Amino acid sequence: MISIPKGTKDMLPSEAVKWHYIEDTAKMVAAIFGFKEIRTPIFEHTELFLRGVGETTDIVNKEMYTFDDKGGRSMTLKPEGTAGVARAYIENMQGNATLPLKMFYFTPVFRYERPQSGRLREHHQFGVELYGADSYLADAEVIALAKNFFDEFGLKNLELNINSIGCSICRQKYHKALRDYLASNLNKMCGQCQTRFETNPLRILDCKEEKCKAITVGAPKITDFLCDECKAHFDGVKSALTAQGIAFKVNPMIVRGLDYYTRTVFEFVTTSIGAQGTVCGGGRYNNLVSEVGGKPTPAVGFGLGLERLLMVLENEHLLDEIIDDGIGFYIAPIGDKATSRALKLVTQLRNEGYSAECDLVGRSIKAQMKYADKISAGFVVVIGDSELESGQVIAKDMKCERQFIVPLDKFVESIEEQLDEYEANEHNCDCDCESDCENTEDCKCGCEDEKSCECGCESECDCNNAIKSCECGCEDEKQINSDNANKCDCDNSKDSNCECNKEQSKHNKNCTGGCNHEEE
RNA sequence: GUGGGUAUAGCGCAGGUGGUUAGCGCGCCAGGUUGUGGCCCUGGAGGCCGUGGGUUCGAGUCCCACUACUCACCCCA
Repeated sequence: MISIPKGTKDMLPSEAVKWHYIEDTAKMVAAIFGFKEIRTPIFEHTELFLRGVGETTDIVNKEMYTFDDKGGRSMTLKPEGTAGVARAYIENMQGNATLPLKMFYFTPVFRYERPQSGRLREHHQFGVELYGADSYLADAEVIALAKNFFDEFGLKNLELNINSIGCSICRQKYHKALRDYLASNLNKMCGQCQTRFETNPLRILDCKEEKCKAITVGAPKITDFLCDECKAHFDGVKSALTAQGIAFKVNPMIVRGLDYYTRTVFEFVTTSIGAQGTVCGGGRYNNLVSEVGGKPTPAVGFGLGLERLLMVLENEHLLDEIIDDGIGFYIAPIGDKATSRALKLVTQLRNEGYSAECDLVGRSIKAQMKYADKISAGFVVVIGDSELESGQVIAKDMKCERQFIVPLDKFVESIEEQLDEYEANEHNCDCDCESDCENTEDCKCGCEDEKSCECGCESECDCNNAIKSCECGCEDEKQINSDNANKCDCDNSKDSNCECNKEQSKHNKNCTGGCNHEEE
């Protein structure tokens, strides 16, 4: 058997709803902030990442999926999303786009690393880029977008860390101070940090080795070396976040591993998925566009790991309610003649925009019912000889006991009509109707219950009796009493047109269809 | 690249000190009269016990190697 490549994951149909939910939420939030989608190729010229991400970074050094194409050009699968957008901006939009330009993307990202929990060789990111705004307001805008997105899910245990790593001028000053501080202890640090001392001393702060951590504890902080402009910018970011009610922590230790960052860097970190807790990372990169060949253009953005987000959401049980809708109609034919009639009905339903399916494997009626249940069919329609003869079928609601008698030749119109009517008359039931009025008047139905109605229906109380209209066809709602919820006192009760077949049904679940039967 | 853990049915797991036809739960399929789901009952399919060596009369079980997966470091989303 050929197995899936290391560090990759299949997205299975059973999980598709969750992905769609996350993506739809992201698109919605992006739209609210005025960001438009951009899609760029999954691979780029290797050169783009060498110059954009930086040749000294781990990502470029040892994690890229680089290959020569058949023309001998060196290509690389995107190791991050920002450089490709910068390239696309320069090639297509620079000079003619209205600034500030707001873009978002979804992209797979490839890095050759040892996989572990929350880290894959292929993962997916939702990313945001804001071009042409140098103000701290743009930094705050992008952070607010991420925050807003997380809030949509009700995420807990999430912390925003921010820092400023300054511009090239203040960073030079800082590097010097940092080197001076570390120099005396240089030989006590790990080999990697000794190399970093020369190439990028900032990264030493990020080292996880205990001996290095001990040395860096009292190290000078970059934030104390910011030039006046960078300092003002950072202060601006902080006050803008505060103004928007976004809590943050200044963490002088965060240093992103991509060379393009300038000034603001930030991370959203969660404690609920283990070691790899950074769900979103980003910052400002004013030098990136010019670095890859464009005119100097300020920019801010972030990348947000969707697999990690999914893990967080699942761990925090925030996706439990997200379930697949299932198929609308399942048509169960018995026999060949019925099958071709069923096919016709399925086609009609589909043409009207309803999801519908029909047996494809010649199963017995019982097996078809089981199948319909498994695929969460809304309604099942059995078609056999007697239905063909009478021209009428029964549409059975799989979630409760109600069913509708529907003429086959006008199925769609009739079922729509009956459902509308049902909704209009019976939406006071215990089912999941979405009404929620704030009617605080006392119940007028004559029951003793003084609670006010919680739904938006006409009835005023939420007691068991008055809300529900009599199903016998009489007009009198008040005659129903809670002791005898299935019948009203009127004379019509014997001819009740209740559709739930209470005599023969078992009612082993709560009826959600609006009939008054109590659970048995 | 460096460490630790694990590999038995589609999934989750049992299988003391080696011993005959390798089990359980869930899932899947089919039945429980003639045309109706969920619960329950019965039956069925499905395993070269990760791969390759070794020890032994005999290995799922013991030893070695390899591979895969997994967690952690590094780094990052």
